[in-house]
Amino acid sequence: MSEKVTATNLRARVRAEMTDEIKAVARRHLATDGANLSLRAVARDLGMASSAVYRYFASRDELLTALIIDAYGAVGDAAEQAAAEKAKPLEKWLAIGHAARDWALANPHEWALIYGSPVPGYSAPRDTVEPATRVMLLLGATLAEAHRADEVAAREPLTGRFAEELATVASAYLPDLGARVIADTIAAFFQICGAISFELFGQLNNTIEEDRRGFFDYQLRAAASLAGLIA
Amino acid sequence: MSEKVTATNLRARVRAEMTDEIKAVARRHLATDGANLSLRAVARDLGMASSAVYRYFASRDELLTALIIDAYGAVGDAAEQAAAEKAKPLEKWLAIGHAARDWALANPHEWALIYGSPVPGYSAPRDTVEPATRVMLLLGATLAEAHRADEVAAREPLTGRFAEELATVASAYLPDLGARVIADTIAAFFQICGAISFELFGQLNNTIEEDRRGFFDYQLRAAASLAGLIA
DNA sequence: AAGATGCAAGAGCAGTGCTCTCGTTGTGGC
DNA sequence: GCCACAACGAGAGCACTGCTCTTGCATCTT
Repeated sequence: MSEKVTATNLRARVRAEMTDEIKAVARRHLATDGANLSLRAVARDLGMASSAVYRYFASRDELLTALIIDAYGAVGDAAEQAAAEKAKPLEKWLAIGHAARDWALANPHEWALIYGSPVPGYSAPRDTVEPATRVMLLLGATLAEAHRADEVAAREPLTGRFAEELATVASAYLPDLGARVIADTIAAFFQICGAISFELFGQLNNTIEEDRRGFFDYQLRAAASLAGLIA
Repeated sequence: MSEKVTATNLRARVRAEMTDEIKAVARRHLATDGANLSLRAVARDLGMASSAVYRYFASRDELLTALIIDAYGAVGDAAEQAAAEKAKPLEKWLAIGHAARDWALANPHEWALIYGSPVPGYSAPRDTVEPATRVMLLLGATLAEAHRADEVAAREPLTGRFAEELATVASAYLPDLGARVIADTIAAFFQICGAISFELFGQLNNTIEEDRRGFFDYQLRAAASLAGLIA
């Protein structure tokens, strides 16, 4: 209670700093060792005993979870800022995609952490599901914006059981728009992230070496036209 | 030399059997522990010393590589057989996609092993690049087949530096067809595998629960129409 | 001032990948 | 048939891991 009013609140501050420092070093290790970074190694880098780290993170998985959440936030921020700089829906769409790809190329291991195969022990705590959807929500928002501005090509309605499931989701989030927006958003998100991951994981080696950005742009526009965004 | 003619050749045979048995147990462990399976644990399951396993696989990574190659072979076989049962290009296309998804759902950890983020130590030895491309080649073959049968919608030609890079690849593999087939094949492969991975890794939770197959089919047809395959 | 609480360090446990050595056993050449 | 050789299995051992527990110290609360 009264802690909050305490002038210094030193303990809480140094704790926050320490936490950040651990995460920073862990992120550095992530870049070299990938997801199997060693908690003891980051403790060594920090000049502290490995047991001391457990005062800040209950387990190695919890440390990774913190890094995952931060990573989701970073891509989300990058994409959000890129979208904010554009006016037209298609421009936003392209900006979001390229921002995500640029971030992934700059932070490949962090991308692998969040969009690669889940860690074997696995958990995906509740804290991660909300930040995980930010990029997809951005895509959905621009698509919805285009719909409201009548900048979307006419399409035949969805059919099938999955369309009904999506309709219930749509009625909760976008009551004025239909299941199609949801379907196209998800599909486009899958396609875009898939394209980034495969490029990052080397599936493009010996095929496209120079203009990978151009090829990604091609796929991005394909996803856009698939979603009905007029070029 | 004369080994081959030897009647028994016992040693070579038990070696092959032992190798298969190790892989089988390792595959079982893969299903529970994921990519960080313990070599010692599989050795225990086999009732042998962990050091003995090193007579068959030089390292844990080499064991994983063997499993990866087998997994690529298994998806490739499934997709190939599914395609062979169909006549029309679009039917083959859909069959390949669903076969890959079905296999992934049946063997999630193996799918994660081959199409998830690469293991941190990473290597991707040369042995893996050829089997890795089988499914993509199947898609490309059906698309090429459709092109030759004039069952493909007209498209405006590709532009950009990446198109030139793809053109040189095309001239080596498909001299009668252009860069577009390659581009669409790769893009579709990325999209399909991305859709499978994201569904597998739980990104569809709380959105589509029942008719995921239907949603995948939707995406599969979207990829087909993107590639110009007439419905 | 005294007690409660947060924190760092060290020892220790069980487990890991991998190496080395040492007997044993199947194999091909003589 | 014998013998040298290579393949093989087992065990000990090294350096490392995640994690727990105990002990002493600094800090904050009352």
